[in-house]
Amino acid sequence: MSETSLPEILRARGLRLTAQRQLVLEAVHELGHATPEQLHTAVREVAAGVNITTIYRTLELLEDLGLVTHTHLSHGSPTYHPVGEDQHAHLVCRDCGAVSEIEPEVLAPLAGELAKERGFRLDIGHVALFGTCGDCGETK
Amino acid sequence: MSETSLPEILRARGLRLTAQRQLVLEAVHELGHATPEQLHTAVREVAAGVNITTIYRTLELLEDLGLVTHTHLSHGSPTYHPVGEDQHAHLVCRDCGAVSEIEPEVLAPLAGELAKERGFRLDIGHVALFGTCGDCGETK
DNA sequence: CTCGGTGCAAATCGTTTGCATGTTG
DNA sequence: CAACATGCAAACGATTTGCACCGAG
Repeated sequence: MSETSLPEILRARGLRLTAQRQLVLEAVHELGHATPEQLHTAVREVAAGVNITTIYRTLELLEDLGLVTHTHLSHGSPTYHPVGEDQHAHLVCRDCGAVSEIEPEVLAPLAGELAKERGFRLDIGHVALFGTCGDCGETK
Repeated sequence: MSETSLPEILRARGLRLTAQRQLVLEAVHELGHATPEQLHTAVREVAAGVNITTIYRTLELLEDLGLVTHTHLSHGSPTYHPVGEDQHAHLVCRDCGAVSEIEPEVLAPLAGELAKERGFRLDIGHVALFGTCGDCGETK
């Protein structure tokens, strides 16, 4: 369902289908949001010899092909997730680090206003909002 | 006006006032949003010997004191800016990299909804929204 | 058979840490 | 004078690059 046929997309560009590319794409689908390192670990469980370098290069390729995207959730490494499926934005708690998702509808009015007033097309899938989550907020 | 008296805040905590701390704080005010590296360059123009390590340590301190904050605008290094003054969020164009500011009012309704539905207190000053700016959007 | 893809090692970039010396209060 | 701050060098984690070998088409 979510498979937009990697082999075909690759062939269309004269690129080659390799086990690594399939495995990385699968891992991105399985893990939801994952850092390159996490993807590396996941892929290794199936194919032990895969190098982290290949993960990076493949992610760049897949992003270029429009199959995955990445978001920066606060600090550290970016996280990758599949394109197309459930568009969603992220809510990141600065205290406990928890990440939750919010539905795109919540951002729709904001996106509309930015488009109208600024001509800015908001990329909802990449939105990360920082703040304090309910749990951490109560304590204080 | 924006000077909330660094010397006093430091003294209140038993910390010391040094030339470096004053210079870094001034640089943050001057540059608006700036990366540690940019701040280092700016400070160096006045005091050549200041080490990048000191920039990092000082930024951490100033942030702890509530005088500055940082935001992650897409990739790479965080950018620091003064606290207190104009609270603002950022709009980052993924194509040309341009960063513009938006007034907090635009985010107020969203912040309100998140607070009500999730108990999530949005930190407006840290918001970075990614998308395509007007100029880049036209072309496509 | 050819060219793109991969693995490996080394280079790079941003940031952090340990330690000896310098400076503020 | 004592505690704190700084500079310097080395350690680090994440990502990138160069190059020789391997495998898909």
